Amino acid sequence: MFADATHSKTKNDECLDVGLELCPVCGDKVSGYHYGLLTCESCKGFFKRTVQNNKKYTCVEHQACTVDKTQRKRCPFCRFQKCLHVGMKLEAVRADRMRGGRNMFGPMYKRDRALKEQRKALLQAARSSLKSSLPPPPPPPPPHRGFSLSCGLQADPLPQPHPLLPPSSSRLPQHQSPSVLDWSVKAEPRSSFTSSDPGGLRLPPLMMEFLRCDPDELQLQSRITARLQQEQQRHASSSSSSSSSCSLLCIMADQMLCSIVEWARTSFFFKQLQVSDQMKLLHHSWSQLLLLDVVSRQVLCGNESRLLLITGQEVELSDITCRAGPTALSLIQRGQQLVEKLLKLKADRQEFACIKFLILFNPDVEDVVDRGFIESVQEQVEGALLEYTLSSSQVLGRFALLLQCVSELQSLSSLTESYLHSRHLSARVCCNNLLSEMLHARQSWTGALACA
DNA sequence: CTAGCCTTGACT
DNA sequence: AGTCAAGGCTAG
Repeated sequence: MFADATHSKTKNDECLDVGLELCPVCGDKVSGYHYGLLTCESCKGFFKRTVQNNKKYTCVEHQACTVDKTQRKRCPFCRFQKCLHVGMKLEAVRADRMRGGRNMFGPMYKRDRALKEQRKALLQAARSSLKSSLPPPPPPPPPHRGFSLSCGLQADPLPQPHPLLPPSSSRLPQHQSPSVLDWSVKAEPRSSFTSSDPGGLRLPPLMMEFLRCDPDELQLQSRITARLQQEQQRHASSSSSSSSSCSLLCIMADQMLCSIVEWARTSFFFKQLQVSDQMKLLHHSWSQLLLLDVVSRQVLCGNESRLLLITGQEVELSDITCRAGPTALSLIQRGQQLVEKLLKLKADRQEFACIKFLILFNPDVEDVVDRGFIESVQEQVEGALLEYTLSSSQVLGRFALLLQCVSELQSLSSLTESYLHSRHLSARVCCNNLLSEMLHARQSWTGALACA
């Protein structure tokens, strides 16, 4: 089966192996195996200099600086830490500085290549099983022409923050370890394979990176709660009637969207994209990410009969369904089915963190400049998710089932988006915010151009 | 210091 | 002879 793959390696294959891979330290293009694994040329050189010259660095922050292509020069301490963390080998740097030849890692590189080939085949298998199990492909989202995501996607630092983005949000401490990112709404987390887990389940480095990008749930909760209270007060003082629960929900969704944009904007890999590509990706995925946020909260901390909101409040599902129209009702039911499916799979926070990136880095989005990069990020994410699901459950089927859930989420979000759009047009609720901007996308092309 | 390009040499 | 991961060199 794989017999000829090892010998007759075409140039094309090599591009797939090396050219498209991304450095696990900084995300730059990989140039080959260096000191134990595939890395870019610059991290290879950095690692060599550091070890050869026995350099000692110190971090002026909290030893958790972001290390990516644009910021790798900023903190050599954290860069070196990351080199070690992802598995670069000190022993591969030669004490005698002998040039050329081979070292003891040769066989390891060979095994790694074989493993990657195998993984690629597994991915293909999972993809094709997904295709055959889901006959109708998810309908494409309504045609967008652009929107003024400029509120969140301008270059760092934000010159003019979105009026709804609290000023502190861009200055959250970057050094939060996954352990502080607990979903502390409910007492018992379903599962957590943190790196400190003595059980020994290894978390792929990329997954650690994704978890680090996850926003702090508690901070978000208090921020959005405050915003909602503010709105309620505003209504109480300006008119006799209190604000409707619908408009509060819209504000909540709008705030969640802002946090999604903020999450993306500060995330590993995404930062490397041009603003125009960032906008296209977010434009294509916002409703999926929003839905995933609701669904994952429900799966991780929720209660069967109640919908858990970002504010920590719980709403009886029956209260919602009895007021919903037929379309909304079927959407809610499909959402519930998806939650149940994910509960059965015992999807965890690590997997949701991966899935968010999987959704965001969609290489099928039209007219992106950096499609190659987006493709390779998606491949890396799929690889990390596959590795994780294999190590935690030993069943390949679980990975395919997770992908199936993602696919269901995509089609459900597309339907929800259309539904909200029609509601939005007819009722003209919730104006002047990011949510309505997204829904009105086709009309606000001019705003999008402002950030070019 | 950084990072892209160059040279080397054991292994196939 | 070709491959490719070591170390080396050097502009910026």
